[in-house]
Amino acid sequence: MAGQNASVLHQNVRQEIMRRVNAGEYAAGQVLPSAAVLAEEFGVSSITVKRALRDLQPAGVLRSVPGLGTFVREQRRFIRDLDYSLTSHADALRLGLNPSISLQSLTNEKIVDPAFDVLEAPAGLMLCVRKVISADGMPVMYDTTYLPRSIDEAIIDEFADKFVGDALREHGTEFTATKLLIDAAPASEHAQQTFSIPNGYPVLRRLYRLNTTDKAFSVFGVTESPFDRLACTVELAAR
Amino acid sequence: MAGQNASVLHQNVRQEIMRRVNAGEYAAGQVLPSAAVLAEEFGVSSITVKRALRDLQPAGVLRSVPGLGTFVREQRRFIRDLDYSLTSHADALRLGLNPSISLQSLTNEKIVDPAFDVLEAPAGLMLCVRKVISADGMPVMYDTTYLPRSIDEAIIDEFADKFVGDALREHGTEFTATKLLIDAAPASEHAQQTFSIPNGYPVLRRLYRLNTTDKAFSVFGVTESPFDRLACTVELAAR
DNA sequence: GAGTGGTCTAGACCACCCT
DNA sequence: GGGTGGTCTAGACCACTCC
Repeated sequence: MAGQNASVLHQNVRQEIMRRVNAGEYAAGQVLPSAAVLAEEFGVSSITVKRALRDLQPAGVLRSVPGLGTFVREQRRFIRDLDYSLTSHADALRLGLNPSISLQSLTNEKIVDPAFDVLEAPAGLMLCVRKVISADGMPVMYDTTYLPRSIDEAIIDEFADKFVGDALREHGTEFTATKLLIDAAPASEHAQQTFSIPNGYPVLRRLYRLNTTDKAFSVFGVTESPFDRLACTVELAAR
Repeated sequence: MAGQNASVLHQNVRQEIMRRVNAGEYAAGQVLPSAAVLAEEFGVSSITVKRALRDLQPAGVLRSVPGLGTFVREQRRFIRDLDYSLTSHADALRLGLNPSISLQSLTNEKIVDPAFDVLEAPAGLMLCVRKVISADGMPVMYDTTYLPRSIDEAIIDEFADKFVGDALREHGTEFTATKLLIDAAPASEHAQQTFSIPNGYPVLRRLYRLNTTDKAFSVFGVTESPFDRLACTVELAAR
């Protein structure tokens, strides 16, 4: 059709596709018509259609696989209570998550994200443990834990298949308090690879500081979860 | 230069620009060289540069203004404690926010977002109040409140410049408990317009259910905040 | 007018997948 | 081979801002 008013063809296409997804005309898990077909239908170039399809990927609506097609994402989200610190296997079980852990790397790094300032994270090198936590076989959280480098080697070996909290607890460390900072953010590169999500995909972050009876010993970390994989609930009593 | 291995020119450009921003070579608030200049420097087309610059906008790094240029975003984020329900002026003051409210619309709508299912929101038509809450003159939260339609007209008039909680409290409504669902999400269209953020921009959401002494009377709502404007902290005692 | 970013397009090439 | 999405490019046009 002719008569577009402004230079927003890709927006029109995007909104129409969005409408069809919401209306169920393109059902969850189904493949969309190809960009060429849609271009024909909308009377725009295929490039403009691709632009619209691409913009719907960071929104969690679509997912394109080169050579296969563009699909409507199936949403399945876990809800967990904020009270569970999620640093122990028991916590995870209690939520019915059937958790599994996959160790990604063990490195020495500084904490660079300024978001940690609120938690008063130290500036020096720390032991950095990166892992993926899955629930029912589906990756749900990407966890980066920072620990003092004074940690015993024997404990470090256990990080491969245990929650950091569990490993430390079994070696006599008592946790006294947890401080959390919850925010949203675009996915880090690690998270992008782990969850196969595009640049800019919103993730729910949970930066934590675990204090212990030893005031010089605190554990820091951050978990990232794609926004369509995890949400938190909290109950507050009346003031 | 020749010899690119893969079709990821725009990624290379994006990462290099990202590096320069992080390194302070492009300082916060400053304008970047024009796309044409950058294209010359990187040896790619200006379109590819524009693509890279565009992809850094949903990441909160850059901000382009047509006719003016592309700027490095200045980050300034408010941190608030989750315990404050933020439905009252007093709460906001306690955080030092110097809050102001701008009523956007009063409509009758159904709650359609499935994320409200967890809060067991009703299916019927409700009174929908949309407003923007600013802190120190900067918009921080976009709030959508859903109330039973049985509400007194006199109270509704007060929504224009008061927090919903305050208006109800002054008319004798006692709140008993709050249930929250916290998640991340791409910005809604309302939020996009309010905060001048692009499609897909990550926002921190806080869906709430306020119960009252009258079991049939509950207030529902959701606040959206751009990820670089607001974060929440929580303190948890040891288990 | 000159410069800016934003958009749309056609054309070309690539990597991938399935048959 | 023929389909898919992804990328890069040149060229053109637009709206906007500043001088």
